[in-house]
Amino acid sequence: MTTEPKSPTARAVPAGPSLPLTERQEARRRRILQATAELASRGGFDAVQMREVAEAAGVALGTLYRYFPSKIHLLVATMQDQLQRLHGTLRKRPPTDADPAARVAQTLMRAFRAMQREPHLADAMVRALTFADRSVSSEVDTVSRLTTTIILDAMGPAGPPTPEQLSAVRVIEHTWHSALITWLSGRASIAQVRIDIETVCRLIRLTTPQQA
Amino acid sequence: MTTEPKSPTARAVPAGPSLPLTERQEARRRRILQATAELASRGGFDAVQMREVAEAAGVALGTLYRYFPSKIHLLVATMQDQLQRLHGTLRKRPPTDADPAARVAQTLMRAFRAMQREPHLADAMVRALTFADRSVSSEVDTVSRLTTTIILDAMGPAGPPTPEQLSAVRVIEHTWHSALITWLSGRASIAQVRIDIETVCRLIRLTTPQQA
DNA sequence: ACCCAGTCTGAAACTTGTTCTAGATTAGCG
DNA sequence: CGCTAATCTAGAACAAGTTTCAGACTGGGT
Repeated sequence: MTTEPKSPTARAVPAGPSLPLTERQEARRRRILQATAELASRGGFDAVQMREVAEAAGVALGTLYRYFPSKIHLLVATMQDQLQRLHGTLRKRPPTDADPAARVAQTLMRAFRAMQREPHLADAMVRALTFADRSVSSEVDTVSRLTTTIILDAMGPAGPPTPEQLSAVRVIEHTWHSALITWLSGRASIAQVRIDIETVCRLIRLTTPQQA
Repeated sequence: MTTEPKSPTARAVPAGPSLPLTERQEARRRRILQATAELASRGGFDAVQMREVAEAAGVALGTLYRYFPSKIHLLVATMQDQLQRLHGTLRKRPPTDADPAARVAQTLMRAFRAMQREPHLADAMVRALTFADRSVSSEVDTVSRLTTTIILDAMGPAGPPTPEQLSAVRVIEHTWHSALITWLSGRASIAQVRIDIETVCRLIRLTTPQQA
């Protein structure tokens, strides 16, 4: 049920660059994402109400659902959007430390600071990401791949990462998401999140014994 | 808003052992948790519908809400219940390996196999756990402490764990939760979850250099 | 046995995510 | 330009979590 398109006749507007959206459609999509980010910044997950998003974006409710088939899809797409932005910023000023593990920790802490600037937005995006079920798995996967790319970029210019390194990166991602959640739900302090990130980043050192 | 009790006059039935529930109340609570587990086992998070839980438990909807102020509270309490059960089982047959890291990995894999037996139930509980907001933080914290205890138990009879070890345990918990989610949402295989668990458990070796 | 406060019940109401429908608008095409 | 299919809009309708309320019930103290 959840993995199939709901109707064989009505095709949804795809999120990827598959179908060439018209200019108006591209603009609509962008308005929707912007309205979502604004509402989320104000009041977090609960403040993103589909009717309000539609109204703020100047779009009918049905249209909103055509572009994003659920609130979760919408917020995951928002996260994708924001991550892309972050990735751009990071590219311009990459971390400086000599140690790959430290560079990754530095990068994640930079992302964490970005989240601290908009905690409500972070709340909405992260909650959606972890609450997503199979029907959103491809979109969540895209976000995950983006995150992986960011971490690998921070690790350094090394060629193809070893399977061991990929495992370490996955674990780092797990920790990153989960630590973020404990912070957002008020069960961990900012300091604790930093410690957790630094702790898990030690795993990288375990996988790069050929240190120069 | 979310952190305050809604009314100063009406006190809710507490989850902890604070107020001595009458026998009938204890029985009600148990019926509710059992009905929840059964519905969850059948169809996961979505199949746990408050009206159905109430009916299956032979309790009015309002009563259900008096015992558990939200669906999330209900499912987190269910997780607490199940974890307690697991803890009991683990106590009886502790892991055998000589290496603490391996013992922890073994323990988590045992818990993971339990989840594989009831994937829908696991889905409902884990989704609730990660979706929970501040209004549930104390209950989520209880679950977290229980999990920590289980991991520390597996690490061995060592006395007070060092702060470093506690960090490692927190990171292991993060990985455990997040890996579970990726498995439940179909984005990671069972094998991958095992690898992630084994990878993160190496952190324990980093914190116990005084190996005998 | 009687009474009070707190609890439970049944049912309706409200909120917000989601679906559906009928008609207006738009885009692409001959 | 005029046609056709796809898209968009406004609004109703539906589903499930949550709240509320009036009345019945229970337990403990007198």
